[in-house]
Amino acid sequence: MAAPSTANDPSGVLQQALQAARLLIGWTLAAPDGTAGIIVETEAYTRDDPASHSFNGETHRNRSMFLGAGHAYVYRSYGIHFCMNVVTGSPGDGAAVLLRALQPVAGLEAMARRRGTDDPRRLCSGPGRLCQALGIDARHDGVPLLVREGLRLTPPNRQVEPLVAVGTRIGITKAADWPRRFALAGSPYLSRPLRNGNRPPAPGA
DNA sequence: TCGTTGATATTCT
DNA sequence: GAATATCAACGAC
Repeated sequence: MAAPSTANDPSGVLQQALQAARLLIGWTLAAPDGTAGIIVETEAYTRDDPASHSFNGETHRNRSMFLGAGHAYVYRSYGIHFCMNVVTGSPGDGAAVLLRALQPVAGLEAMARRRGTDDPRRLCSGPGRLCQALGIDARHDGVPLLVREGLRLTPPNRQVEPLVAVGTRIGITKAADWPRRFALAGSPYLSRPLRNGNRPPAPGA
């Protein structure tokens, strides 16, 4: 099944989510304990997407995904890990951007303690890993992110636009080939190399 | 460097 | 019961 065209998106919910997923590359996510990282990898999920938690409508688990832009949607994955989304769109849209990887920039000692490794490339390179590194869990489900307290999302000071590449998604079985994954081209902090997208320049080239 | 597997909570069938 | 937006440990090569 091919990804739906923008003609099927009259309200623009999908385009908002895709644009948010792209724009969030370069933003900083900071936790109150001083840990912080730059977002280098995201995935967009909307209600038209069989792989999205919002595909079958609002439930107790995914209610935060319907709160509207700027809220966090945090859920437990495989019974063990937590994964964090940034909700996009208007209340009721059920659209969000999954944060898949960060480049750690502050509080690396605390991250290493929580993660049990010193390797900076293993601290936040994965949706479960970044939540563990920043201490994100169910308490953060539904909180607003664009405020001064708690989890904070802050925009970059952009000198130049980052080179953002698009690829197919990871860790899902339904609609896995839809090009809704965004990543900072060439970043060593991705959860996995980009596939099927505009390939970033070869390292050293 | 690969592929496989166990751990474990919540949701949906 | 089965599936899941995951990760780490382990064994075969």
